[in-house]
Amino acid sequence: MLKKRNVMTIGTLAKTAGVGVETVRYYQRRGLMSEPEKPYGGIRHYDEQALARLHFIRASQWLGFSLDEIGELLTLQDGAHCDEARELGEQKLISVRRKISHLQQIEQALNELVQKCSAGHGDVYCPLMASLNDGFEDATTDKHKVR
Amino acid sequence: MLKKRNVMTIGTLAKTAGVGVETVRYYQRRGLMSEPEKPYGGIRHYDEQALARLHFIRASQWLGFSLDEIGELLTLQDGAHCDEARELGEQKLISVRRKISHLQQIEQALNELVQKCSAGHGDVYCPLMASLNDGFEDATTDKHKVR
DNA sequence: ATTGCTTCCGTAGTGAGGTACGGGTTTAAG
DNA sequence: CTTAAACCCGTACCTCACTACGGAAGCAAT
Repeated sequence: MLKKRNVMTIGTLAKTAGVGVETVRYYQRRGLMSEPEKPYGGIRHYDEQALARLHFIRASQWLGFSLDEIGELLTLQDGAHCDEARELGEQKLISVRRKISHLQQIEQALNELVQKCSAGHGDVYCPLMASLNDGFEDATTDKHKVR
Repeated sequence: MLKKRNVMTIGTLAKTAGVGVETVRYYQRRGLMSEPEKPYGGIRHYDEQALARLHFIRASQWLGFSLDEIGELLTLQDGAHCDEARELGEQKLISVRRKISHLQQIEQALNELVQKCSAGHGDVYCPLMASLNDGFEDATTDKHKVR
């Protein structure tokens, strides 16, 4: 695994960043990473800039950004587009908070149902099943798409 | 729209339950709903049992169950399989709680970054971008798959 | 020189939960 | 009787982020 001055093959790069080779190639196709020109008949080499780019992508993904959004973020990298970046961050924060409160509603409802099932009952019926059969009129009355 | 004694066509059924016709047919293909035999040369009719089934599915989906899991739940509908149902509910509750705490970590990290950006800075650099460029060493050090 | 692991490249498949299409019947209304 | 809407059916397509496949060619070690 020769690694002269941080010059890597795609395999080494991928392993170092903890992603698959195919994933790197996929990011290239998506335009998230540039493909280095190949040196006369063969194998491309990557430096730590490429590695940093991968870290950027994974970090952004961890925060919930989609690959399209990450592409947008990347255009803001050079220069002082802090306002735009912050705006994207705020949007994402809003959507994360929405997801959290949605899940908290579910958590509450599910917890109630499970509790009711755990409390001894006549074994003739199941409170959880009964609620589901009733279309779950409970707790949350909002009709909205599941997806 | 003749509706003699709650007998519906697939279109009426779908509209009543708030789903698409194609969705009903998809659930049939998935085995979540039975297809009523068609009366000599044509159009099937559905009763409120079918409607209840759709409500069951949507309610379960709202609670975070996948269609496969819903299939499993449906096998527990008849009889006193309350223990199994509760078990599934508990598993789902655990996964919902995991998702919540994951999102809360994200919420916190994102909030910090956005705050830092909002606090006036020299405009020479963007704290949010800087963090992403560093691969976001911050807040959460756990390396795990994003998907 | 041969084995055996990478790399290169394009294309196709995965999973979840649907949605859309196209071509053929039926049925309800006018 | 004709037309428009609704139904039947199979198959293909969608999103998202990958993952796999297959064949050719390179490169490192034995």
